[in-house]
Amino acid sequence: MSALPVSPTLRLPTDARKAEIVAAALALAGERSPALITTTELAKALGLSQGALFKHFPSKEAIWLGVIDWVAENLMQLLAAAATSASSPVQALQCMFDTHIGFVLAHPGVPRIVFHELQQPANSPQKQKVQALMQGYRQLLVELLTRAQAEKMVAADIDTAAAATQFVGMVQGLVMQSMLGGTLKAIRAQGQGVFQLYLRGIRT
Amino acid sequence: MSALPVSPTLRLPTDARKAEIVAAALALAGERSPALITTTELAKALGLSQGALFKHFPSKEAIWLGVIDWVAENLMQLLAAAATSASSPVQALQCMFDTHIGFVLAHPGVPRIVFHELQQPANSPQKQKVQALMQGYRQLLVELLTRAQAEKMVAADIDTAAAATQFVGMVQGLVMQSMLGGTLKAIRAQGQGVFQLYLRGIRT
DNA sequence: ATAATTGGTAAGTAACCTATTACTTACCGA
DNA sequence: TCGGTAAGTAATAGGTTACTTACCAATTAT
Repeated sequence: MSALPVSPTLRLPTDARKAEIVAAALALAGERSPALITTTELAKALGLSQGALFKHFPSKEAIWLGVIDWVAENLMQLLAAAATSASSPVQALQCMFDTHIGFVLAHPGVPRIVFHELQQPANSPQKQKVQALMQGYRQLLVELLTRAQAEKMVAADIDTAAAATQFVGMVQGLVMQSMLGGTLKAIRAQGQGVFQLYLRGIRT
Repeated sequence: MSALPVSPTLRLPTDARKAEIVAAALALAGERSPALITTTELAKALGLSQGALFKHFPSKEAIWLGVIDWVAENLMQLLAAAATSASSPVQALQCMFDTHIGFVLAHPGVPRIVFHELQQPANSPQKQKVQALMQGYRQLLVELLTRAQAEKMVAADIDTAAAATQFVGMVQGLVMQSMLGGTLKAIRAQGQGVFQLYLRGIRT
């Protein structure tokens, strides 16, 4: 008698499988460092053979590029929505802050991947994609800050570029300090106090 | 005829050699990611054979632990000096800020190592050492902020813990955004504007 | 129906990396 | 002076990893 295949490993069209692989990689990055995630582990998480990954991606690096693409698209869309949803520019800033933190909590692999890609040499495609994401982010912020200045809710003598840098840095710093503690959960509680300080710094 | 040894590889007592190895590892981390630095590369940078490293350290991990020790000791000493050198607590904060940024510029491997160790699982010895460093840092900040409140230079209703978190996050965010750009050099120019915003946020 | 293509497996393979081993040579104290 | 130890080398064991190849089954197109 032959052993029945417990799970017959259903075939998927490459687009669907690619999305699955990207999602699994992002999920694994929530636990281990991306540098230590092997193609074997990734395949096992998907219930596939290791070689099957290379039917859909030409290299391991290409998988991580796919993950960055996914993150950039989804995060930017959420951020753009947050920026336009609120009634006042200052409320919109608060909304972007909450959205960013919510995204990181929902996908704890994201900071690990960013830390990992940050190590890459100067103009690797990975780094360029993260750079582009950051530029879009900053632009949203500068627009909101400028509008807030026009509406006299933010002091006119504030350097909007510096204020954007501090905004992004605030989130990044919160994430780093939470990761040091072991869990990202602490970020929500800390976040509110820090954001209030930020507002104090820019308000009229 | 026998080939003369070009550099006869002078012997060093283990303490001196350990210091050399740690310094070389830190220097290499200024260019590549620590995760990709092999014992062979490290040994070559020192003009030693790969196996010689293990006469002084029991494992590769122990070398990175040594690097973290070096960073923690030297940075904390500089920060503590900065905290006490200035005449007013607010000036002391500025001094700590400049010191931290100066340290990172002098040792560009430091952020790479921190990013790398941050990826480690919860209670690895590496992470604990970075945690201890961060705790000492925060304590210095909270003391300064509390003194500044007593001297009415910082608003009494400020949450000093949040202000300390934002201070550290500010530096970490600046470093991340500079590393994204490829060089850390940009950090000096950006730093001033961001620190002024920080002061606005906490001042009376 | 049947041929072509696509997504899957299993078993390599070449490259590499940490750590050890067996051995050598410099240095230092009795 | 000389013996023991500390610091070095070269070679290699042992293990892991990304990627390839040969083959097969399922889907799709003609």
